[in-house]
Amino acid sequence: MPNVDKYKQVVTRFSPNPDCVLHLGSARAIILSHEYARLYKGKFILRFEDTDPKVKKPVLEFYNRIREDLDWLGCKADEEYIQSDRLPIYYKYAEQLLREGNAYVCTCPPEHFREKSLAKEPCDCRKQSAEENIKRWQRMLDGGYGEGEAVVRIKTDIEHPNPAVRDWPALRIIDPEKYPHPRVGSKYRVWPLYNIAAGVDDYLLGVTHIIRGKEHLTNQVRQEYMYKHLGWKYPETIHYGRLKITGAFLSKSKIVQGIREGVYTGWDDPRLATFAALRKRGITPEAVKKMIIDVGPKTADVTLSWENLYAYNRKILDPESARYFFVSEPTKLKVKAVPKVFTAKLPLHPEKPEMGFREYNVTPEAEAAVFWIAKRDADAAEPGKMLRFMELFNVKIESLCADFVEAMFASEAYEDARKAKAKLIHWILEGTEVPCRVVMPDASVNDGVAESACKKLKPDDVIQFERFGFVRVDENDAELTVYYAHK
RNA sequence: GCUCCGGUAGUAUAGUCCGGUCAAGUAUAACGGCCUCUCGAGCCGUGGACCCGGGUCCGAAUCCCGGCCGGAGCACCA
Repeated sequence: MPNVDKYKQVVTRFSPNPDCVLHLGSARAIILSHEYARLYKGKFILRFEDTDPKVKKPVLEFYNRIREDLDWLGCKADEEYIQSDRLPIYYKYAEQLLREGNAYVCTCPPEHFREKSLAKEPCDCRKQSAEENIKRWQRMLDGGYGEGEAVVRIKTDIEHPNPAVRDWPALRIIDPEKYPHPRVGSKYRVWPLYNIAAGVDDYLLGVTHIIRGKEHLTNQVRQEYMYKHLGWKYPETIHYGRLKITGAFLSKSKIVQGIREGVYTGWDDPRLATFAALRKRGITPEAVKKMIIDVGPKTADVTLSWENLYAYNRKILDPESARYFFVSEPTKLKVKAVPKVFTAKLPLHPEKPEMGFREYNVTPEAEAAVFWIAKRDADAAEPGKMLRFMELFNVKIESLCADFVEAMFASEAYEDARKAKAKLIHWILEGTEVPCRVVMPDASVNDGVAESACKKLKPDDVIQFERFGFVRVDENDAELTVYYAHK
């Protein structure tokens, strides 16, 4: 990070608008800000930018959801500020700028100012005296102007090559009765805009390094004029490019719209790339973090693929996750002539016997022992072929019926199966199964049965269903509900 | 249209500031093999990239110019 030595303590911040939950698109700002703060033993600030009760109206529930998302990511803030608590502070600096002739209250209709500005000409309000500006400012505060009738502008360079920089607006009027703020109600009618609020706060809170999207590049240019007026030094900035993930959109408005229309089940719908959804699916915060750190802060846009995230996650999950059997689309397989009682001792993890085992007894039945196997395995079965029931025994397929497969006990030894190149399949003894529904990433549901050892699983456990994939336990009562993460 | 960014294998990233050691490293995905009582993991191997065109130079992914492509901003949004 640039110029770290220039500061006695590195201070970074993440400043979301609480108008939606957080998603992968914000991950760069959060994780890089947090990690750099930690790396340099600095401070990481969370600042809610909720100064638009009209167009980007904040919603109360999101303040907390954002805090939760940050905690989940392991990026807990050292300090927290909420801009809607700080209006008097912005007023104070607005007044100073007005008094010192570095800002003015503009009462031109927006279109009129636009025309003038595009022609590199100042509007009439620009040249009025500081006294007049203060008078107008009072009038803004007192309700003498209606919405859209007056705005405080910061003087920049009216001939700046980028028209967006010319005398930008800093505070505007929002009708407090029509658009009350969810936190402070109708207390204020003059609200600061992004550049004055963020600019003043970054200075006051001692932010040394701003890490934000490159869409803020011109905001830096704008704010630098204000900093100059105030005699402040602008912090170091890092502007990173947009992060996209193939197959998912990272647009707040689309997420909000989809939820309102009922397309999605909630903020944690598995189709979304919100942190809530990732959490529900068993994607670990460590995986997200590692990925974002590897991507780094470059200005070029990046398009990640889900596979990348899965690879990071698998690396974390694989050594830790217990293994269980899940039979998707269960089909019956009957095994005749089981000669004796067999006990299958299945390790919870193939490389870690210390994690323990689960055991099942299979006893000879008069007619046949009945198992559940996955439809996929049943479909692949051919009469005469051998199948290996993992850690149990080998069977020989005899016939395929409409709703079950008939087989004959063949042998016990694993080596037999190897020699015959038999397929290894997982199985569940009929009568011991627990119903299980797997919610897939596309929100479809895969119904099946899980082995009885799954009864003791608790919500948030992340396990691997062998030959199926990693899943996170969501609910476990009469029925087991899990969310699919990835293979 | 105007003002800024950026462009290395399928994806992401290292190298670019301070030209040579880069006939370009790494991860992941793909493919082949080994191992394994999971279609997971692990191990070994293979293929795969400097946007294009000029210029400077003994030498350019790296510097300069032009083009093409992509992105962002141009709000009384953040």
